[in-house]
Amino acid sequence: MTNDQQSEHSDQTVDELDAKLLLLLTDEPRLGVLECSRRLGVARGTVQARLDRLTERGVLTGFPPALDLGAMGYGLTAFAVVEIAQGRRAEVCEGLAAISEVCEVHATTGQGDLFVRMVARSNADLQRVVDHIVDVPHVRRLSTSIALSTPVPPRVRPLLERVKGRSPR
Amino acid sequence: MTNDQQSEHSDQTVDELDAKLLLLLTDEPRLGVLECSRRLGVARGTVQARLDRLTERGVLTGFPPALDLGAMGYGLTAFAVVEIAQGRRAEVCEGLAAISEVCEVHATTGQGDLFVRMVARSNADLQRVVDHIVDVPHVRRLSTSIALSTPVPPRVRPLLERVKGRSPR
DNA sequence: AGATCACTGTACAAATTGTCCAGTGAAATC
DNA sequence: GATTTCACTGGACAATTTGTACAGTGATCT
Repeated sequence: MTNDQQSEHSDQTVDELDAKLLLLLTDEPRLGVLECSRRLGVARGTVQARLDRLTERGVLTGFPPALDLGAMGYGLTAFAVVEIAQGRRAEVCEGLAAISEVCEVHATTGQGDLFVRMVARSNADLQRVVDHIVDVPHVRRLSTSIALSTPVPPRVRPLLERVKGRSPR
Repeated sequence: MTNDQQSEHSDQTVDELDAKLLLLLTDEPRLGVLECSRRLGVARGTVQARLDRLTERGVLTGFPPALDLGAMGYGLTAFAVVEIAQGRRAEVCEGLAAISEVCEVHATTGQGDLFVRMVARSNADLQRVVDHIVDVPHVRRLSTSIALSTPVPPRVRPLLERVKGRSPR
């Protein structure tokens, strides 16, 4: 037995072995290529090739350090829906990007609005951050809500697991 | 010169060297300890100790692989504000967590609501996912908006950079 | 039938890791 | 002021891993 990549020749960019590899690295990201090959029961070169290809395809973009902002003192996470003046998205985004506490901005459907994720050290600090955002030119209205808890932290696992064993749904 | 950690003895959990190290790893996550020490101009043991301590403190939680869901076929990202029946948060969250496409859930202030981030392969697929969410027991109302673009992708850099060089604001 | 592709298994030099240790300032403690 | 503690330096060593290359083998595509 040599080649056993019986992927469903679908246009999927990630086959079963890829998924297994990514799951493995999700659980233990510091594993080396050699160790991965052992755990997966494939040759080292295969793991290496897979990783290279995943990277080429743009699926795997890297292994950035995961930081717990809470442990860094930023215990508060908040979301904001920002209404802006028409046609000013680029400028507003630039303004938002200049605020350190702004960790993520999306342009969304709805009212040509922006959706912002931000962090702060305390309620008072959040106030300050919010004021900052409001101060960005062309920001019309800001609706903020604080994250009280995070029942489902950012995850990709289920998507990968579905590929691994062709699970349901 | 031996010890030069002139951090501002603030209650900060991350000093300048930590920040530099984390920034370095943010840019080139696959760097080894040795290479980091060279780039930072410190001894290898120092880098090792810093990483260990950052991990102990819970600041550095790991190096998970970063996947581009778009490249995996999930080209759509959407956000949803979910209104639920009072006192049913746990159950609803469980239901949401069971849906693979649900990548993140936060409980937020506002109306005891949930905030959901999800992905889908297409508009039709999104429809399916939304239907799924609506089908979760005790979900009362769902307000969905699609992410059209992401002007500021998830980032932590600015927060680290502020520590590195005591920048403004 | 022939070409291509992915994977296996092996090999070897170079680099990195995991550890340990002695020495040195700086800062905190007595 | 003396002492202890702490973080960092710099060096050393064995064990492991990486980068790379290459021949062999099925399966799939043309």
